[in-house]
Amino acid sequence: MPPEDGRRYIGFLIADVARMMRSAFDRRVRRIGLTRSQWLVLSLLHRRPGVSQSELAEMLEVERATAGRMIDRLERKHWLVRRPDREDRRINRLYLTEDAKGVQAEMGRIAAELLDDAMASLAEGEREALAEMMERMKAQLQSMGQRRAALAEAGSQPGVAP
Amino acid sequence: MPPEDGRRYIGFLIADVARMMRSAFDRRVRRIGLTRSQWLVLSLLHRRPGVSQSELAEMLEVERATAGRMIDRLERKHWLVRRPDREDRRINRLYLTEDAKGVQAEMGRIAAELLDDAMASLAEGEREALAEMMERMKAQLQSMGQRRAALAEAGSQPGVAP
DNA sequence: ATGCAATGGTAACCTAGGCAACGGTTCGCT
DNA sequence: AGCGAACCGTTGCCTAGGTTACCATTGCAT
Repeated sequence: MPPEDGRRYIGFLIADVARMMRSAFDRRVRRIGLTRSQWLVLSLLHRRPGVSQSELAEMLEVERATAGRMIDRLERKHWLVRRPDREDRRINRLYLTEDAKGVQAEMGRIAAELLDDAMASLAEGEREALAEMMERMKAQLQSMGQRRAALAEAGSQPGVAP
Repeated sequence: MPPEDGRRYIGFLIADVARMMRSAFDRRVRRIGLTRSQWLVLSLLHRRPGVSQSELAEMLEVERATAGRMIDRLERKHWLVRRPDREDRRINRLYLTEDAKGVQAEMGRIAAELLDDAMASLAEGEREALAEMMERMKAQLQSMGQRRAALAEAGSQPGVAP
């Protein structure tokens, strides 16, 4: 195998594993009436209650308009509420309802079970090593993204004209 | 960190890394006029020329209808051709055009470069260990999927009714 | 204080994917 | 031979996300 293909091979593997975990999870949570974007929102809001719509959009990597519509749907289902910020009237802050907290707990159980199954063939030490390597890759990818953003910023700076 | 959260944490890590790689790749290939579903098709067809539309749909995990429309668009761009199978007139077999092969080669270069960057902080031995662990996880996930499919099959068998 | 750019959220339009139904073709069974 | 099941690809309908333009609100600079 030529070295270039070796690197691409790892790329495919990571993508495949992530995709398979995601679709297995999708299938399992569908039984409790959740779609992918919905459980993403619920999971995020559980970790960060009170985020604004824009913050949520950014963290989920979707457009603000898209996030707004996702929130509409979840609010209609009474799984979250919009509450106006006290100091800035432009901002809606988002909170899970009690209903959603139950659903969220069930999701957590399903996720843990799925990961246990998926990592059944990894020893404890291997899991730690895997997590540690993935952390390094994530940090690296983050720094790449930031560098790119910084360059874009700088690139638009010198030109003074609109 | 409670053990259940530890497992979920790895899940998030894998998902994050895969997502970040995917979006970084999206951003880079967009310059050569490719969207995600398009480069997925091109990449697949490069490895497996002559697949049928249904096979492609299954490998990409989309519906046959969706695959058909993706193929329509790529055919209009002259990046692939449908050719009827000689023995089975239901089947269209798919082949990349010369145009597409150039694009595919450029894609490969971009992918290898991106992975090099993303794995910059991993030693050679670590990369191999990572690949090997991901292979085991993928195999495990595959067997889980198959078992599920087999059970569904068996479950629908006993019933004789329509 | 007062323009004025930046920010938060929304509405309108377009594209893309899932789902269900359909016509055409092949295969298996009798 | 022929009849029904299974399979391949397409079409129409619905939902969801991206893009753009817009309004309201805020913060800043003068």
